[in-house]
Amino acid sequence: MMSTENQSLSRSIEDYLKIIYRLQAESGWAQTSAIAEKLSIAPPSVSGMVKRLAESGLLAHAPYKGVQLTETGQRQALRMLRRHRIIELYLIAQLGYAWHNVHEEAERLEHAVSDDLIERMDRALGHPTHDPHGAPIPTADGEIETTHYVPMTDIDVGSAGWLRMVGDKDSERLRFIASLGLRPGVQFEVIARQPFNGPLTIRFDGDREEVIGHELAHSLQCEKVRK
Amino acid sequence: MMSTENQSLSRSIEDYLKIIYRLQAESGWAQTSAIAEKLSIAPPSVSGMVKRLAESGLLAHAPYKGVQLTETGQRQALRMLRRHRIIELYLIAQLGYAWHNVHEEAERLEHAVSDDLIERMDRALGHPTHDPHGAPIPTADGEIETTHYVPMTDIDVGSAGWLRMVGDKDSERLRFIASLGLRPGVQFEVIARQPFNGPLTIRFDGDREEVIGHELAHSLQCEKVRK
DNA sequence: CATCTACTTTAGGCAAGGTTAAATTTCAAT
DNA sequence: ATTGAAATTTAACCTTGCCTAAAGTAGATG
Repeated sequence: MMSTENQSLSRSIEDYLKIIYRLQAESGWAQTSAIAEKLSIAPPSVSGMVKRLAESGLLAHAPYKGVQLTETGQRQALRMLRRHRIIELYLIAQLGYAWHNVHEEAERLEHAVSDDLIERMDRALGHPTHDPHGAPIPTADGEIETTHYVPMTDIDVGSAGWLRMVGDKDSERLRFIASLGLRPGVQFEVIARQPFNGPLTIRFDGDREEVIGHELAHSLQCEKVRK
Repeated sequence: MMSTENQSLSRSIEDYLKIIYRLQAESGWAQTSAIAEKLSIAPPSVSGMVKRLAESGLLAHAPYKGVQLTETGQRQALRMLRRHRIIELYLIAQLGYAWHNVHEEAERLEHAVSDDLIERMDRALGHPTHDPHGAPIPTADGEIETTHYVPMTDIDVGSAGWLRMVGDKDSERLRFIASLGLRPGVQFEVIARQPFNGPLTIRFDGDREEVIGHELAHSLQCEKVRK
């Protein structure tokens, strides 16, 4: 619990905090094996790092159960999320990157840029609230929008919704989503759905109709349109 | 000499190569102690790294004498120089940075950006040939302009010159140079010089006159105007 | 309640890139 | 030719962050 506090964190630690934040958001706890898998490293490596991070006050460790970020840890995780999302947006808006290949670049840059540079990008972009994949951008002092969306598969046939958010990790998936003409903000109506986790048919952009497989549709986070 | 070749280099190695390039440009050799001083580390650390770098074919080591970059090593060093200079220019031109505080930011970013991002910045800047401090930018395939300039103190009273290049490391010095209205490209005439390494007086921008201390003037790299 | 399995942790190592202290080499100066 | 100072290298060690193999724990199941 001693914490050297304002010490700048290693690249590795920054990655742990980001992943733990995401896992914790999903299930309340981040388990050793889940962290290991996301970071593509062996579980004992995680045990070792978790020990150090707990000692420096960035997270709380419940042995054999998992970890949770402390206040400090969460602040750092949100700082990384902000960096990542602003960088992705900047690459697309200012440097002509395509939607599907900003993630990797941002993954490296987020560890190298200064806070000052992030704020300059933020200014150049007009203080955006969401990144190109629809994810909310935390503010500089760690506030983040907590709206939670539903998968497209949860929207009834005949009902309408907005596509709000798509994952940013899978480049091929993004390329395909873009090729369908889908992007965050699009309003659509579910026209049909086949049984047994079959594909959905949606209509959007006025007259356009597309068929979307169940797995893909399940990964598209939407907001229902209230009638 | 085995060289894993196209393996991407560590941040640390990239820094060594950059420094060695610069030292070698000055005196033909880079000595252990000079490298150590520039990197702010202890000389034995340099001995250790030099050994590894020589083994991987990035430099040739003449024991007790110094090192020189191999072809491969030089190519990598120039790649870093290109990155550094394009980033500095980009930060100033596109993100409103001031002349004197881009160096530090570029120093971190140069290790994190992809080649693709560098080429996009280059395009956005219109394929510049010199960075904001007047230093030439190596091309993507490792060509670099080799003009060599003279210190301002070498220009005779009554003669004219262009200011071509100022160092990028010393932030305070840059701030002062900028406050005098000097910048690369400015043409000036030496009006007077005091003896015993005294200050110079120059006229530039039509009617402006400034007095410049010897040490500062010596650090300003210029090109003589032929009459 | 015993046991089996899946997960986690501990133990012991390794490579990179630093450190200090001690040994070695070079080179200039007597 | 010798010597002494300065630079370089070697030796021994540290931290970070990863690894594998072995040991420990928790929780479902018979």
